[in-house]
Amino acid sequence: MAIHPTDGAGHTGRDVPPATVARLPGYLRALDALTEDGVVTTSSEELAERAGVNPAQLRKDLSFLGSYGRRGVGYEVAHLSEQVGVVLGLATLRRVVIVGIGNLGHALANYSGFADRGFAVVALVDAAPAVVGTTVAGLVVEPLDRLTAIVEGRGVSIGVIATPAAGAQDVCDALVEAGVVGILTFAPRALRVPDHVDVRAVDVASELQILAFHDARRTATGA
Amino acid sequence: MAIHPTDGAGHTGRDVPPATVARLPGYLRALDALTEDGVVTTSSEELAERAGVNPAQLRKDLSFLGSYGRRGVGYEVAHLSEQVGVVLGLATLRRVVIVGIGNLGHALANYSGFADRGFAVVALVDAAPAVVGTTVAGLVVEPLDRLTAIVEGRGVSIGVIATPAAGAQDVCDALVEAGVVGILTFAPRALRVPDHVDVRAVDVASELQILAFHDARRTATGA
DNA sequence: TAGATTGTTAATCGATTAACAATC
DNA sequence: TAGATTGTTAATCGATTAACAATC
Repeated sequence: MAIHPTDGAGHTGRDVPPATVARLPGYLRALDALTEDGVVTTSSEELAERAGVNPAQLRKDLSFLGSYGRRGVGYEVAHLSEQVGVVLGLATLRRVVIVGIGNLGHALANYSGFADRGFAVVALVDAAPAVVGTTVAGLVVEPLDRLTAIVEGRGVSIGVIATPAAGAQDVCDALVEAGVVGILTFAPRALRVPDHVDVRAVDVASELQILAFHDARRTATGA
Repeated sequence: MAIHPTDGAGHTGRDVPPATVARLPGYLRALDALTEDGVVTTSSEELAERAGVNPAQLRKDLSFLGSYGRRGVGYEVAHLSEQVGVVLGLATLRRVVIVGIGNLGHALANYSGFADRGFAVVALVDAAPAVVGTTVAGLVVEPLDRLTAIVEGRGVSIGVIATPAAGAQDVCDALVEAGVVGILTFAPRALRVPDHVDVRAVDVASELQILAFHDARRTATGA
């Protein structure tokens, strides 16, 4: 039996290349900025400029989603924005749990960027008894041993790991076991997950080291 | 006149592919973890497993840096770690300014991952009068109009932008103008910089949207 | 010498870019 | 019709992976 993806107006969803998917949020931001500026219709040149990419790449990326422009005219900002949102699945509310309520966990819990984009932080979890029971961003921090019950009971599909490296793999395993399908980790270490789970890793120290590399080259070559 | 890079034991530095550079910090972390576990010699298989990459890829990456293994034996952890550190230019202390001391800026200022890797946060800067003058992580927050003087006067080479999207490009321009060569931004928008400046962008909302995409596919295809 | 594992080559794969025919 | 701009094709480029000769 062949699988029939839920196929709307565009030929949405089927094999969009990873590199394209990674750029879609940037296009969405650029479209939002255009909307705020009152721009109704845009071109691949203008939109690409705003998103910081090549116009050819933008058109190619959008072509994977469907045909949402008009030749000789351009793209209608509101319509394209909606379509990109559909592809990213932003119509559905996704419930998020944040594990590790240190400095970073605090900042994340208070970050408005979640709610703005259809993500609801439904629980905060920490291992330290001193932190459990405190209120952060309007939520009471819960103990680590409740993690499984929280994920299963509240329909959490995405877990954010903001713990030290040492505990991260255990937290990850617990999240996966409980049924989370996406993980965003800030812990500085590689995480092992089954194929069906998606991991995105943000590592500030690594980013700085990459910058340091280029700085060092510059110095060494005397630029 | 041909340019001669400062060339040490290995043929370090010249044209290391960007994709390889981006993985080096992960190798360094994996090597540190091995050191902590008391492992003296490792193989491409073991190290790759720890770093979450393919062994062939690891060997290829390392081959761009030089020849730091022994056939039939493997890699000496301490030596390889040192060499990767050299390539990343971690021997040199790099001075960092953080602009935007909100929740995230706070967390970054208190993040120990900077100092651990040879980065010194030498100044915190914010636009809001209410924040200026307060002490965060042992540093007094300074006003935005001092940014240029700070960068020039204290030898800052890397700027971290943790402001809202609206102010980010202006801050970026000021940093570049003052002589910063690397920028790490957390602001959700594309930044325009001259070619000689390196930008790394971390965007939590984008990461979540990418996770949402995969979650949506999974749901749509009935997995 | 036999066994192990690197460093490198060659093959594959995916991503980017330029060019242009289709079409508004 | 003339001008503009998309969507797509084809060419280029870079990254990944497998395989293996070199060598410890």
